[in-house]
Amino acid sequence: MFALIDCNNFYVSCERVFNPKLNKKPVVVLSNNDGCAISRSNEAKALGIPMGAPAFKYENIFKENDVEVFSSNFPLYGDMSSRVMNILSKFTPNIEIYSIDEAFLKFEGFENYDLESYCQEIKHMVLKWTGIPISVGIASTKALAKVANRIAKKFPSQTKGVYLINSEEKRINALKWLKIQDVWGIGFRHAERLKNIKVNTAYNFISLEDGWVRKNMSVVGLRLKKELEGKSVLNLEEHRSPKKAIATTRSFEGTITDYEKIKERILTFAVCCAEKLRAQNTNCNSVYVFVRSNKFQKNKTQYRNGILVTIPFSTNSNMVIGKHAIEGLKKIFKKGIHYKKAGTVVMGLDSSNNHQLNLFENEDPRHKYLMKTIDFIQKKEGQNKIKLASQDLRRRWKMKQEKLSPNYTCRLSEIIKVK
DNA sequence: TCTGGGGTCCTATGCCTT
DNA sequence: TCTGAAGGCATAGGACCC
Repeated sequence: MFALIDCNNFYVSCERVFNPKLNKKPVVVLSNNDGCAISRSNEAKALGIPMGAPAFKYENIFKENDVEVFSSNFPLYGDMSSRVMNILSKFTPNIEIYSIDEAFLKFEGFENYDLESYCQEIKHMVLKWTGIPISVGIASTKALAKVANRIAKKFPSQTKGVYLINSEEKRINALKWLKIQDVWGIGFRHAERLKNIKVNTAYNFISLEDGWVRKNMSVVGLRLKKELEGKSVLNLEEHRSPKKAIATTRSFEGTITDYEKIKERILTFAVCCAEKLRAQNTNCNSVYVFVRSNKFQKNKTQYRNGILVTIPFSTNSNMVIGKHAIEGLKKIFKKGIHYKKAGTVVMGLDSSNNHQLNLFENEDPRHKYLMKTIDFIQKKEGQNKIKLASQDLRRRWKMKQEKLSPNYTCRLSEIIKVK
């Protein structure tokens, strides 16, 4: 059996742990740049604030209803997440950390356990030790555990936050209840197509023919169908495979038309990717650069483009990755466009101790020592103390984070005070 | 004026080699 | 040397997740 543990309104719950006066009030956490709502308390959901609501459009609703609004504080959420995961791992040896607020547990050899009450125990323990409320769905496959979790969350008074699908009747009823757009693995596009052919629930979906699903939704769709039918095909992925790409992308505060300004941003993104590479001891052998205009400004010329630049050797040097990124930018930059977003993605990752050497062209060995020194100084003196000459040396563009809460658990100077 | 960021997997396509 | 078939590989794009 699989259990899916999901933290309720996770980011909001993290804020509430350290600020109990937020309980019972509408609370919203915004994305980077204070752009849109990415976590909402139940009270905020009840006000009709949808997921991804642009903050500027909902400003009035926030004000009129006394909504408590926060900028996202990822160091805090990451730390709270690892505390929760830590507790979960005490209840079964088989755990897959699926995302910052979700984990799959597998119960093998638990035949004599009453899983429902066992999971109630998990729930109480997590709440007691971290202050984070969770919901638990239990079923024979991962996709069905997701369905069960949704029921647990939707009907807290009946389920007490834990729901178990352990009979055909329960499975069928659950699938008949679940709207097609709410099925795990069915996104906006597929949901629209399916609704067009009168497939409105998960139950309608499993009534389709395998061949149709395979043809129109690829093996991914077919796997999902099997899972919902109760045949387990998705296994627990306990050991996360190493990352295949690392990205640094940002939307700008306004729009940028000037090449030099975009170049400076791209260079900074590239350096940021290089730092992330070094932090996890890997190299890359290519860098993808992309730029795009504001997709919401329909009256302006729309343009989006990206290019993959291959680096002839494996590297994690600021200068090398930066140089290749700029080469790519030169090829895709178009004059007269109001750019809104850009980014770099490093790809072709391998361990920096064990990388392929190139017969003709290799990295200047001095870079390795230089990068080590830079990282050392950054760590000691703080980020952004050392920059490449072509990065903007005076001004520092910064993310908009006007409503940031303290890093209660991960910065000593911001630790919570008890009076 | 103001609409996030960071990932994964799958498939189609086109080129190259055998 | 040419030709067609088949497989490998890189790339781009679409779809999904949180």
